[in-house]
Amino acid sequence: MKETKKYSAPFIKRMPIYYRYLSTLLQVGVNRISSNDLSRWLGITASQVRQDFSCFEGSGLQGYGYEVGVLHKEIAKVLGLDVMRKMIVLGGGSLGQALAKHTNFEKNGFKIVAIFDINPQVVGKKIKDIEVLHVDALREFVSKHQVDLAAITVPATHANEAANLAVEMGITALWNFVPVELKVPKSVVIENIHLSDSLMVLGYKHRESQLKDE
Amino acid sequence: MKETKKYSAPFIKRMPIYYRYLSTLLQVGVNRISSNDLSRWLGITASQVRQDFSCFEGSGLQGYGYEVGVLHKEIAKVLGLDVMRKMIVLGGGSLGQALAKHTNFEKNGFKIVAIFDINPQVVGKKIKDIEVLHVDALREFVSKHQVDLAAITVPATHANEAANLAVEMGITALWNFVPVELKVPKSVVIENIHLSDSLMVLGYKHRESQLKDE
DNA sequence: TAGATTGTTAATCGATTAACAATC
DNA sequence: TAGATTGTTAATCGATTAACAATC
Repeated sequence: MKETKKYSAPFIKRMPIYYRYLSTLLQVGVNRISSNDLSRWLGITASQVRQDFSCFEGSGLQGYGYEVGVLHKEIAKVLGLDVMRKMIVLGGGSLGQALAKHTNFEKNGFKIVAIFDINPQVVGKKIKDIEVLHVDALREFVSKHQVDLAAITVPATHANEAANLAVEMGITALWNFVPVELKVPKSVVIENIHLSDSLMVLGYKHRESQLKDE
Repeated sequence: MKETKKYSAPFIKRMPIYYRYLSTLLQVGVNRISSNDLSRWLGITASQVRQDFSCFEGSGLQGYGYEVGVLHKEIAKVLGLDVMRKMIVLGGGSLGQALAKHTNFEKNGFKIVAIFDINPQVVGKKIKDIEVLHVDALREFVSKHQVDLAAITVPATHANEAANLAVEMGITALWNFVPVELKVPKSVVIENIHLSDSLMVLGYKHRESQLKDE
């Protein structure tokens, strides 16, 4: 068992936020940034920023700031964005299709290689040169291509079924869009995108902010 | 200024998780549940569950468990799910359309009332009886209907522009799907759905879990 | 009563923030 | 040098967990 530097979950969640912003800085040709400026743009305290970056040796220079390029590379390394990963989408409904049309993922090394569904209305379609295949073809497809991740966008009633299927195929990372807590072996990692949960939280914040104004 | 019981952010984030599960319990006719069982299903410790529910008086009975119906109602009250809210979607691309097709939101009191875009290809379309209107019609629409929230699904280059527009119209809650930190007055509340961020986190977890197995 | 499970307090844990010395 | 900003330690804050008494 290889020893890994273990990063905390909050730390990891902040990394993409930095990464996105640093990317735009690079595009614009800015290659120096202070913790204070980052704080201003990202809503993360300068202290937190410095704490976070303290593990990236050589990225900062006292009295000067951080090297945008170095930070960008270091974060990519932490998140493993240098590797190309293959992802399938289980569920070819509107959400699954929207994911397939999204162009941003590939930039970060996540390539959607196929969509699976059972509905004859969508099976056979092509979404941006990504084929929608029948679930029956899943086993063969996964064993042929080396698939790392599966996004789950099926109806709630079939969510865990879909997850089980993916896990059987040896996929150990699930991107779950279904408002359900998936039951899977604990060796499988999950990231949930619970849209309605997020909306409820927004609704709460909204009401709370209105109460304050009274 | 009205005094509001202030709930912590982590507390509020857990509420939808409970709520979803309690809903399904009610559907199946289960009306009693223990903190232990909830813990098992939701991956929240029993201790945490009890801590969370301790503010819902009358929901629990020692030696017996919690009344599912009471909990369900109390959480709905905390989150304000009894109110009907109107939401518009700025950006009629695949993601915006997918949101419009999603039927789950309305159950929780969030009704999508219109989609706005500038692309003549989509303006005039109807997504599940929700019209796609031209942004030029936004001002009139918002002043006529009482809109509470705006989902932002426009291209990244126009994200803050769209947000500003919404804010000008008096909308104070934004559901942001664009991978950008929106700059808005601090009276405006935001919930971000950063898909690519989430995917990067999943990618990290995935790799980390694989390293462990070596 | 015995068994179960809540309600609640206290202990722990960890993340964030503050502060300032180091140093470019 | 003077000014700026990092690097890092220590203090704070708050959330989670443990434990157990209360009570159904």
